[in-house]
Amino acid sequence: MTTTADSATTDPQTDLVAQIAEELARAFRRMRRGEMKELAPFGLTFATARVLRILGRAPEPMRIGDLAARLEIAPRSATSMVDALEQVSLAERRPDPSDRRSVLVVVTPQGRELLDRIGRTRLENARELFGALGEVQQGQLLALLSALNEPRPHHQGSVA
Amino acid sequence: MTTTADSATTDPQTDLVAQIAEELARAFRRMRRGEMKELAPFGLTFATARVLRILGRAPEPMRIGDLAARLEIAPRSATSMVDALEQVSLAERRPDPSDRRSVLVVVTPQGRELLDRIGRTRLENARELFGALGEVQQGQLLALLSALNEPRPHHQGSVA
DNA sequence: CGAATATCAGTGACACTGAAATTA
DNA sequence: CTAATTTCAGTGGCACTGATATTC
Repeated sequence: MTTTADSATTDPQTDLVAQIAEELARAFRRMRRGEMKELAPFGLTFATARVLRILGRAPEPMRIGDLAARLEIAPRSATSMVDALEQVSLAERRPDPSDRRSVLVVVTPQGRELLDRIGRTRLENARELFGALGEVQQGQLLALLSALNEPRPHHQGSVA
Repeated sequence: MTTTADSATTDPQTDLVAQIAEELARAFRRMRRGEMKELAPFGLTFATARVLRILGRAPEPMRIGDLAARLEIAPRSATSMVDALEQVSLAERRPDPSDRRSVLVVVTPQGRELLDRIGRTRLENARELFGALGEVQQGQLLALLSALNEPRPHHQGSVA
C-alpha cells in the first residue's frame, strides 16, 4: 500500500489529498470570514466566540490549562483569550479553592445571554455555508471530518 | 432555547452544522500547524507556500490583482505575499509590458525547485492527516468540500 | 476627468516561545 | 527543590482598511 509515487506531481493520489487540503482551507476561510463579520457587532471574534461556546458548554468552571488543552492552544494563548472575554464582561476569573495556582473561568450572565444569541446567528451563517449540502451529505461530511480529527495510532511521536 | 439549560448539556443534538463547523476548523488548524512546521525550514509559511503553488501552476505570469482574486484576499495582502516570496528569491516582479500600472509575478528557478520539494513534503503531511480515510472516502470528502465552496445563488429560508 | 493597479502605513486576530511569579 | 499553573513580554502569521502614486 501507499504506492509511493515517484512522479509526485502527476500522481492522482497526490492531487487528491492536495485538493482536499485546498478545499478544506478555502471552506475554513470562508466560514471564518463570515463569522467574523457576524460576531464583530457583539464584540466577539471567531476565536473568542469559540472559547465562549466551550466555556458555556462546560459542566463546571474550567481552569486555564484545561481550556488550553480543549482549544489545542498554548496555555499562554488561553490566558489571552480569557483576557479578551473578561474585558467585555462575558467571562470572569475566579480563584480555584482547591489550588491557589489555578484560575477558574466562568461565563457571566451576559455571556450566557450572548451565547444564546450568537448561537442563532452562527447557525444561520453555517446554514448559509453548509446549505449547499443536503442533510445526508452534511452527515457524511461531519463523519469524514470527525474521522480525520480522531486521534489514531501514530508512529514516532514528536516527543521533545 | 435551553431554558432548562442545566449544567451538563453537552447536547449531541447541537445542530449538525455547528458540529461540522467545529470539526472543519479543527481539521484546518491541524493541517495548518503541521504544514507550518514542515515549511519553516524552507523559509516558507502556510500562506506563502500556497501562493507559490498557485504561481507555479499558472500557465503565465500573474498580475497582483489576479493573484489576489485567486487567493480571495485583498490586493494589498497579495502585495505582501509577493514581497515575502521575493525576499527569499522564490518569485520575482516584472513590469507588465502591456500595462505599466500592473506587475507580473513569476516563479524563479529556485522557486520551481522548492515547489518540487515541498510538493513531496506536503504530500506526506497531507497523507498523515488524510490517511485516516480510504481513497473512496477521500474522494467523498473532496466532493463535499468542493460543493461547499462552489458559488451558488443566495437563498433565504432553509430546507429543514 | 474618473477608474484601475499596486503600494505605503497602520491595525486587528491569533497563535507561538521563553522567562517570571506563585503555589503544590 | 522540583513540578505545575498562570501570566508577562515579545514575536510571527495573515488578513484587513484607508490613503497615495501611477497609469489607463
